[in-house]
Amino acid sequence: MKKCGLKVTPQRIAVFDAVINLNNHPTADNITEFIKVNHPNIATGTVYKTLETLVQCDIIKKVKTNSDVMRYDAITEKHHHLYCSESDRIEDFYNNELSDILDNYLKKKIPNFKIEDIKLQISGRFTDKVKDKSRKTKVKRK
Amino acid sequence: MKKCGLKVTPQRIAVFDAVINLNNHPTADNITEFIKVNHPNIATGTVYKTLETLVQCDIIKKVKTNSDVMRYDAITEKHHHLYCSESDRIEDFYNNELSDILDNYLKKKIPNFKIEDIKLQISGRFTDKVKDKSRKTKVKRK
DNA sequence: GTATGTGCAAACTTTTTGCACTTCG
DNA sequence: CGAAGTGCAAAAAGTTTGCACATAC
Repeated sequence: MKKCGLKVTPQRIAVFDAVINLNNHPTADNITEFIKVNHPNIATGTVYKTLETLVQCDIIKKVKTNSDVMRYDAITEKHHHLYCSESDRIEDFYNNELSDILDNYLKKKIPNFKIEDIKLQISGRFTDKVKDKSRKTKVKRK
Repeated sequence: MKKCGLKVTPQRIAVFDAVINLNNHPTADNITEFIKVNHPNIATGTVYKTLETLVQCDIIKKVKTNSDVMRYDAITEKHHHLYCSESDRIEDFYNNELSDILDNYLKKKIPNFKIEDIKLQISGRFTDKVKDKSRKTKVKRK
């Protein structure tokens, strides 16, 4: 899997593993905390470098948000995101049929642009109760 | 227009004016630079506070990006964004018909979620030449 | 063995904050 | 006049970097 020219180091495994396990689109900080439990001497800088490396190799994805902290996603299958306007919760939304329709439609509609990816950002409020998994994220600043 | 309980100050006018004039979805830094030309003693903190105020009052919008700098948009009509994967260029894409279809379709499709806004993020490469307006943005770091 | 990756701490960028002072209404 | 807004400079948060040391292959 990491035969995209990358050495397989324990740190890279740990970072990848963390992104998979922290399923609410974790921040670099969430990931670092998670790793430090079992691997206390990993450096913050290493986590950032590794995340960037994995993104470059299409092993994980960056998630766009309205805030200034980056978040990551281990799911590389095509999907969209539901953003909560009242918290930092982000859920996945799968609909391949819709993805394909949009793909075909937009390719015809937009001149001067070669489409590589189409994502729906659906903002709103969750009307269910908890589902609040990895929300120990302390919201500092703002 | 600013009768949403806000005092109309020269600084707020300048910030709003800057967001309108810098049409490539400017960063706070772009905005500050632009204002300082005619209004050299505006404080960075004021620009940030004002931007946040205007966003809160729905006078401008934040634009989600894959980077850690926030960008702003003076256009509050419904529209989508084309993101260049090779530069920080972001163009608007209008298609009200499509917006309405998505709206109706998704409202039926997503349980446990009250939709407030739907946006398409279309990533790819522009195949036209320049169109490089406010790209004096020096890309520091990364 | 060597190219590549890591730890660490310092630096840098972006954004926020506190408080005295100013200004809009 | 008084509440709300601003300037300033310091602080905070997030991210990047340089370099000596360590490790995968």
